[in-house]
Amino acid sequence: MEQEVFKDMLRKKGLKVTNQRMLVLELMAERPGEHLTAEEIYDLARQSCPEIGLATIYRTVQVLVDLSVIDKVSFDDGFARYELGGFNRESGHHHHHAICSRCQKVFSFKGDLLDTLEQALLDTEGFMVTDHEVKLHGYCRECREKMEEDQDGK
Amino acid sequence: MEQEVFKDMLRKKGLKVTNQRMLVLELMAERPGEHLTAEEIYDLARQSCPEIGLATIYRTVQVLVDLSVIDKVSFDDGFARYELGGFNRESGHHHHHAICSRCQKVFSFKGDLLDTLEQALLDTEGFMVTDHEVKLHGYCRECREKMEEDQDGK
DNA sequence: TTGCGTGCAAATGATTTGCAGAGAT
DNA sequence: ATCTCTGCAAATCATTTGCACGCAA
Repeated sequence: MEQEVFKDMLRKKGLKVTNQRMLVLELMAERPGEHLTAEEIYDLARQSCPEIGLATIYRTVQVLVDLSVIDKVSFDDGFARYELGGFNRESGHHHHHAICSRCQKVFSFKGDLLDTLEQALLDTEGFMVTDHEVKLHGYCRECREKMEEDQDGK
Repeated sequence: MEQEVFKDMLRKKGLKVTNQRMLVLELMAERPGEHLTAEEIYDLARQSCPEIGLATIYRTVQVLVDLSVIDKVSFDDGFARYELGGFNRESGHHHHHAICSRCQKVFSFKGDLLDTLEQALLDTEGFMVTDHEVKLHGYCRECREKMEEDQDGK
């Protein structure tokens, strides 16, 4: 059970197992692939724990990030966002995001296609890559279809 | 002369050519490859124009970004940063950044190695990429050497 | 018990905005 | 003359922090 693993991670770091921490973990675990803001997590958390404070959410996601349970990502809309396990144990890298410029929807996908680039960087510059972060901007299928319709409509 | 091109770009958009706008352009043009915060640009600008306001800097960089003269980038340290022409007219893409986790220095380089990835995304998901943003995290040569020394020292 | 964790409210700090005067066309 | 731009100060707003109490160990 995931919960026990998490409890051990907390204890191993000398941190306490609290209802709030378990609740936020649960919320995130129920929503793989989603990119939630602190405020969104706060709203979800209040449904089962109305007295929880926003500051606790901020402090808890920081703990979860430190434990590598969730990742902090930004799509430059003014909010930090958090997502479950973007980190792939096999590749040792985080997955990528494609953001639609029209509907702002985010598509996640894995990709080890930077390996050659990273090897070249080590060879030529001596820079050793430990992690990467890729954001693609463009238009998703749905929006491209809508944009064509708008074009035809004229 | 670059200056005239810029003036035409402003006029074409119905914007006015002001000393402040020319000054900020000049500062950025003198520093290719640097990633300046608004505050840093402000400090540089005040050297030749002490009465300039920080708000003007923010408004001016926005204009420059809109004209694609500079790019806004973030290295997640709490500041937006601006750099001259990260956009490559040939590839139609922005260049990439490698950030050292130890000294925070930023290394820029071009790379069209995402082309296959982007083609695959279009084929499988229907997502058409218009631009990409790649941030690599790791350790630069200098820091790696220092880290080895520290290791040896023990 | 002994602190760490929490909730609340206040503080922070980068960025934005309202407004009246200055400057560009 | 007209209307945008600028400088200043105040506002904004996500995130952080101080503090007293509550709860995990």
